[in-house]
Amino acid sequence: MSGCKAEHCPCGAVCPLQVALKRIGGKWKIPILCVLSSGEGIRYNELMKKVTGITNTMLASSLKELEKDGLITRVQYNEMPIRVEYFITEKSLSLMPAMQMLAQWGME
Amino acid sequence: MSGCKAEHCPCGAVCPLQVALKRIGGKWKIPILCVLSSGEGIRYNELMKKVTGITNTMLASSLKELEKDGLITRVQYNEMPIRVEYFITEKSLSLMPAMQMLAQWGME
DNA sequence: CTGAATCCGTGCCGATACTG
DNA sequence: CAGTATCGGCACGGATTCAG
Repeated sequence: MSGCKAEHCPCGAVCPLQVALKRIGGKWKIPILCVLSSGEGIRYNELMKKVTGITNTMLASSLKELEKDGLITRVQYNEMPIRVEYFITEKSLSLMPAMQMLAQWGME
Repeated sequence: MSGCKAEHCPCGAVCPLQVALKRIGGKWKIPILCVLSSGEGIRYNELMKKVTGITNTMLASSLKELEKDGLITRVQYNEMPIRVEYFITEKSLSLMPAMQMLAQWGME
């Protein structure tokens, strides 16, 4: 921890803390991961309902970034009408202990 | 975790994860806490140097919020010229394990 | 149903100047 | 030395509309 400066430490390496917080940062990513943390596949409009207050724009862009970072998986079933389900990944699940500790800390 | 929605869960309670991330959110709070995590008192202009890239405005406002949230302590020595030192608190130190885990996760 | 595209307001953050 | 005050840019996020 010591010596950590902004995104880059004086040694020139990227601070892993900042890297982590960038991946799950923003207003909606954690709420989305929380909803998916049950492990079940959840559809787009289900997420719209369960992540209270989120808009189309933010849900779509958040899902895209989360998938790009390997934190969720998108599965498309080519039925008619088209159906898509999102799943949480192992990488996200391995983050949960840290989130639990943070939440614990948030409760004082 | 499950059922967490934005800042408020459907049960009406505030999500402790969001509470935690709000306290240490923003661009500079974690870097500041990292520098202070050694436990030594550090002066204002020392922080300016050690937290690379931070401006007067952001350092002052970040310190004020961190103190308000009980994450740092401000100690003023009424010498001439005036001297101020900032210290990390127990509350911040209790956050470090979670930060360590997050950093670990950030390194994959 | 699952998004993409566009426009736009707000708030974070940076730069600069000033104060006790 | 240790901050405030003020202004402004820009990215994040919100609302609406459109598309496959």
